[in-house]
Amino acid sequence: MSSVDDLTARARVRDAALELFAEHGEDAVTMRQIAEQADVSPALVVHHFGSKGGLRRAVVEHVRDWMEELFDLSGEEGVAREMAAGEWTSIGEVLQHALPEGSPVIPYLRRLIMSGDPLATELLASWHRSTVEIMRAWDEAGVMLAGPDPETRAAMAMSADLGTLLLADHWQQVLGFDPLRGEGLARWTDEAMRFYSSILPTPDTDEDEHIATPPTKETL
Amino acid sequence: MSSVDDLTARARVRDAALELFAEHGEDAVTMRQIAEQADVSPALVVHHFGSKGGLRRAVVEHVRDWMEELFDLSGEEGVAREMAAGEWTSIGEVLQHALPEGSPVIPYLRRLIMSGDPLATELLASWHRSTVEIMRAWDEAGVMLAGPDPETRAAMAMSADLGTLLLADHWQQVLGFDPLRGEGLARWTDEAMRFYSSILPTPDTDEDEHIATPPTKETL
DNA sequence: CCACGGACTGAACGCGGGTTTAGCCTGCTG
DNA sequence: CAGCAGGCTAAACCCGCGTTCAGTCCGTGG
Repeated sequence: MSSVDDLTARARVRDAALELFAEHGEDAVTMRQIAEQADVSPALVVHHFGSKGGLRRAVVEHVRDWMEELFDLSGEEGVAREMAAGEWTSIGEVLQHALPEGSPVIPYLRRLIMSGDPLATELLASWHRSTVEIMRAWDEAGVMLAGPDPETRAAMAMSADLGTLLLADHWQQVLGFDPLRGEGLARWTDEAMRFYSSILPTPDTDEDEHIATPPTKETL
Repeated sequence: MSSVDDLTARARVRDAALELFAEHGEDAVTMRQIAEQADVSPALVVHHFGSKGGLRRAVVEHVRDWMEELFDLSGEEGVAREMAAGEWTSIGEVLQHALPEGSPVIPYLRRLIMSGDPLATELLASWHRSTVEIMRAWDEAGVMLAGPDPETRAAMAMSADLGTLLLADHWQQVLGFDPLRGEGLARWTDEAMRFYSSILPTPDTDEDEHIATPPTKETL
């Protein structure tokens, strides 16, 4: 999350762990590597976090807190409000804009989601609730159809959206462009407009005409 | 892949590794556990495969061979042909039908896809080629629109499809049903029909009416 | 019959891992 | 000032891992 020092050693260790976990996976990273990257002794790591498991827990909780703040529905501001207002349309896009270039958070989330950690399920459940809520709001606003089974529709939209996030590195290599950034993102979004136009209230089968104004695509 | 013994010890070890890798991840599984599950000594494992890395390689190659056979486009039969003919519509569905109940292959593929192994990219690339090909065939048959950017459309369909596969366990817990099996699969497919109806030649915005006859949904 | 090679094993080796221990230094408190 | 607390370290510990070693057993070929 932060760059160099001028941080408490504890935070430095946590950030180093986040970064290394994101890149190599939790199992592959040693306490000694984390300590070295944080420029402290291995013993200090366990002094602060008790054990490697404790450090892992501290990292997930840190990320979870960050995301809760980001997606807080209750607040006046926050991404969820902005999404409900139609400024963002996908989780990937939101994260991309909320994070600095090269942040380890997205790779970390990829691993977390696939790790089987119950916290990941919790996170998904929370996102799903928000998505359903936003979808209903959009439906009432006449901007998108929630359909007869909004829970499943929300999950399906999230699957497509997170699927892109999870497979982005592969597509980068297979297609030759990154669906999450710049040109590639634009191309991907264009296709999504066409692909998912059936859930818009006024479906448009003309493949070449784009709807310019309203928020569309998946959902959360 | 196979059940108990009456198999060569080498194959038994390979299958044990596949199973344990699928469930716990390659890093978390020890040579001793694999040996125990295969009912051989740890030394025999390295005797046959050289090292743990060699065993890992043997397992991916085994799975890759199996998939190549399954998705072979050149043959007269094979899943790809059946899909082109419209019998199957998603990778998940195909795997589900090709594998016995409780097979470790799907969890293994999940891990493989997220592992960063170049072989996974290769696999994705190959699936993507098949998907584009099938989409073009469907387009000509008037059964589905390939759109102006078939490569991206194919990748997007696969993202949605594989996203479901990757997140199935989470949805099982969040939604209370498994989108890959039985009732849940039916409900998921129903929603997909509506959701993706825009890529059908005769789009249908009536949310309650279902298209009964033709093959639809994502693609591969 | 012997020789040989390959499947297979029990025991040990060496190392890298997480963790423990004993203690240092600094700053605060009574 | 003494004493204590907590951030912090170097060194060691020890367990479990992948791997090696030395050998046994058995089927086949000469």
